Amino acid sequence: MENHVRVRFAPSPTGGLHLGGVRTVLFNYLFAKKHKGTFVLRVEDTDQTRFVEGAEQYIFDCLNWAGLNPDESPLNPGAYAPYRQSERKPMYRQYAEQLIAQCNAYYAFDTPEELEQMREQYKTPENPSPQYDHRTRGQMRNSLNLSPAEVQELIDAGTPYVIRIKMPENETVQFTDLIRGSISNETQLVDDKVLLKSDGMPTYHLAVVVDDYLMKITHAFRGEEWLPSAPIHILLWKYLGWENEMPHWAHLPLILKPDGNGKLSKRDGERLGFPVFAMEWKDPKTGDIVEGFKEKGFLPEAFINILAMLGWNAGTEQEIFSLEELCDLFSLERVHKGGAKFDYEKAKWYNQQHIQRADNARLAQLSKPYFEAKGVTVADDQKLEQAVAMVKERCHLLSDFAEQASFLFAAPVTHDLDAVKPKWTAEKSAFFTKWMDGLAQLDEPAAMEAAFGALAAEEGLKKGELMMPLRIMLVGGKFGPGVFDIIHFIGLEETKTRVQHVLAALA
RNA sequence: GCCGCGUUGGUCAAGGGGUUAAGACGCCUCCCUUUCACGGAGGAAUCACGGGUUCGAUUCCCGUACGUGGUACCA
Repeated sequence: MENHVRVRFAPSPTGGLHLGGVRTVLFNYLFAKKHKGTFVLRVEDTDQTRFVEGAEQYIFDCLNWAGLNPDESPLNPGAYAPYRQSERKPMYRQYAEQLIAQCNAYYAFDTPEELEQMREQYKTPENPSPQYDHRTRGQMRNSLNLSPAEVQELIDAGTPYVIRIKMPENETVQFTDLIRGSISNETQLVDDKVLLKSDGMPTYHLAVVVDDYLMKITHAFRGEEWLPSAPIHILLWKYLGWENEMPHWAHLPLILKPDGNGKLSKRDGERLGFPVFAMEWKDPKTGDIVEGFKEKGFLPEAFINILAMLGWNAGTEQEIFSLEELCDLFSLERVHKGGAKFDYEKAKWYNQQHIQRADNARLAQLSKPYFEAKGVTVADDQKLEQAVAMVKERCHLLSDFAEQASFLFAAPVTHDLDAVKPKWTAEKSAFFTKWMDGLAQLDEPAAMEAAFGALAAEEGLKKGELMMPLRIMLVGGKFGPGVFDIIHFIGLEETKTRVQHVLAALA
């Protein structure tokens, strides 16, 4: 039956690309790869009032970063070009007209004011939002109530109009959702949605059906928020005579706020301190910049892993997956029905796991900007790679490398002297001076540590009481790899400089 | 309000008529480590509620509650 799987992601280029959006891309991508199919990116830019400069390129950038590049897109057109709905504008009207000819749609000349008036007029406590439907369309200015001559006259006069679907009064629209099973809706409860806007552009409802048909889409994945309008689309497929070619539908669960309730939004990220967009988004109008997962220090493979586990699981105990593994294992049967609350702590854990698996040279390159942002210059890539290896297990984000390893390249600016002062003595001070004087060559960490311990014993001091002071002198705080590994890394000269500096401060 | 969809620990979740109801994140305790982290060993914590069906329901059915989405010339 399914000759060749074709799926599509159809974003509206209006701003930052949300977690949920990328998750939809991911599931499309995985499904396509699993079935050796084609993943199409179609830009749904039919709302000209919401055009945002740069938003389309931004989507490509995000997908590229995530490694989810489409097989066909506006940048890489296949056999079904164009891939931007704004460029497909001339294609939609004929279908809307066909629907009118079949009495499945009609012209409506109502102005926004008249629509508003209708809603006010029919508004009751029981029905707070009256619809343009079988109950009200008889009172409106449309081709159902006007004579053909009047309609023609209005059109000839250039009166703005839309084309609306005429929802039947007593039908049950039933379809099978790949994730949820049988779904049914009563048509009397669905309103006469606009199909073609007065500017000649289709609405989503018409465009999605026409384009999915023309682009031979076999499986249509979208967020759960589309479920209520599914009957419109099903009916359109039927009315247009394409029922046998209708794609299989799958409505994906929503990604919800970690606290409270509702869909995860950009605001929640700002409020709770975590990113929501894949990559940094700069609003060209307001100039506002919203940090993305990439800038926050996430590895793309971790981001993918996080998204995959939000609503899907392999049914095994495996938690960490590569994109390749996901392509192989993904199946719609294992996609959840219920929405999932986003857990940033777990997201960071995934990233930490992927950092441990990542190549050190790559981590060095990716974390370099964070050192630079802290004003720490790292000239030697080899050294940085070594540093990365030393601290990687304590890093959850790429930015953590700068926190955890800057002292390997620049002496600490502040020192946690409170950890040393209370127990500081002149004897300890003397010990460190003597120790430095004896430091002649850079030995292996273990050898240096043994020498350190031996000297301490000679001086009648406990090694354990001297380790923390030494660490504070070199690192500035109570963290980091083994002290002698650090000395081995920064060298004798730098070690002495740092020790002397703190010795002076303690004197 | 109406309609759709959903509901297993705090979170992600496995399981789907009989189980001690997996595992992971987070939290707590201990071990390792004279730091932090990693790692290891433990621990607290769950089937929304009410009716059925059944010898037996977390699992099937029906209600209720709650959540969520929709109810635009936005997608």
